[in-house]
Amino acid sequence: MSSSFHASTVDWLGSWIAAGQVKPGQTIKVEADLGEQLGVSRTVIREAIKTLVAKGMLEVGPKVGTRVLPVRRWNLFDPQVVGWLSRNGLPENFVDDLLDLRRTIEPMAVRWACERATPEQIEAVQLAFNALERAVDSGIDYNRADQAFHECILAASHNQFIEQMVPALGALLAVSFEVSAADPDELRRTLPIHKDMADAIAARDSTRGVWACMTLIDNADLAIKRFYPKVMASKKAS
Amino acid sequence: MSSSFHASTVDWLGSWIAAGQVKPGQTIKVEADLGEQLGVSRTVIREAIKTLVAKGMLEVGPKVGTRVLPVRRWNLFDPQVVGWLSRNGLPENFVDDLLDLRRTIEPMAVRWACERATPEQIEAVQLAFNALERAVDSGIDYNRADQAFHECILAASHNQFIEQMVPALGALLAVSFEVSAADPDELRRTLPIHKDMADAIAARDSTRGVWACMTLIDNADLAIKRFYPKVMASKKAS
DNA sequence: CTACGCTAATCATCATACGATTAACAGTCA
DNA sequence: TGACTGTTAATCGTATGATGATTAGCGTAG
Repeated sequence: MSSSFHASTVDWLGSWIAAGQVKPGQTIKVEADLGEQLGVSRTVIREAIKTLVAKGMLEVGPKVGTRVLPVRRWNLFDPQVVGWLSRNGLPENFVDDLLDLRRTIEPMAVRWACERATPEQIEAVQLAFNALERAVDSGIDYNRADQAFHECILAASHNQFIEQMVPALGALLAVSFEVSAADPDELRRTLPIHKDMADAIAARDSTRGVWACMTLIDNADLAIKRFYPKVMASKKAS
Repeated sequence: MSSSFHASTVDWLGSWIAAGQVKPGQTIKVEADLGEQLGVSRTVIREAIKTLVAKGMLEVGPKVGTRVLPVRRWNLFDPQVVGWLSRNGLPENFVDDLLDLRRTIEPMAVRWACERATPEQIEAVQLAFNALERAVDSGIDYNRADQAFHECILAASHNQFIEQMVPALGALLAVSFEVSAADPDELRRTLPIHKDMADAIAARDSTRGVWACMTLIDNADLAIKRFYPKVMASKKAS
């Protein structure tokens, strides 16, 4: 229900900017006008702007107004920022960079998970896999279950920086689900590979774990590279 | 000069929290009291708090007050957050995680830099190396020059997520400078390896580049693992 | 053409008031 | 007793209006 005026204003402004309604370098409306437009006081607007400044999306100054910063300056690991970006379909170069990042990070995370996972975390990975297995038919739940599965593996790596990447990598998984949703058998086909990864962690077999991880990434890469431009194009049309 | 009340309040609060003056889970003073203590209005305090909430360090709620979140929730790639943390000496597990991250990220970044660097970026790397060479004797400039050198390599990798890691990896370089400053010959000794890395990028020789990078990391790792506990201990004493 | 100072636009800060939410407590009823 | 429910007070949330501070942009003088 009722999130605060502050929260909704931040959200509105954030996705408005992420959607590219104002280009980097341009300034948004003055505080008073914005407040009037959204039906909230200048106080709320100012606090919302402070929030977005803290996330690197805006920059303010007297006389100059409130300016949108280039995407390079945004905190791309911030969950909200990632959320706003993916809401409108990730920009293509964003997806490419994420693919590279995932290729670098995730196999290493699996290796560390094999070495360092606690018994509870191994159990959690197994449970997450079971959920994934159940979700494979029910369509919409699959994406959530897939993200949860990968998230608990990243958590098992015991590296706080890896954990910070969860939202960003999650956005990539969402894309990868979106593009392979056209072909539901794909999900069933990758299920054994997921299981392999989970079992490898339980067995602390990092070689097998890394192999499974890289196989999954290869699959996703291929699917995304083949279909993503099409998805983007169809989104533009709607 | 005079930065704004907002900026100084954010900075004061941020480093106060990062220094562990209030533990995660505890609440800070109520807005009105904090304002009185710092000699600013409640408006300024509230906007500062909003900034820290946006960075994941705080959580607020009516009646419950303003609570410090566990470090795991902080935006560890945020330049300010990293700054506040390193101001008080990075926690040991933080350094360990950064070492792992660097081992994973930087060699790959060098590889990409070899493949993708523009002529301007290759030039920039060379210039940064020259600056490093000049700074090796002048002590205090060395750290800055070293960070600039590594930063422009990371930038040459053409991956926006890698670029977001610059502040965090920079903090590690600062630590690594701190511990090897006891032994100034070390700096001169690693200079040729830096040069090797720069030249490899110019020659687009990723094998040699990655090798140089890993050698540098090995050196830094060793120095940090040997000396960091001592540095921490001596800081505590002061 | 340059340098300097003016002006107006915009944000920064403050003080105050009242509304909204909710944790904690107290009281009620089975 | 123990669980439920209503009350209350602490704290944040929002609004308003006034005044101060900063500076981009322009106009003017040298």
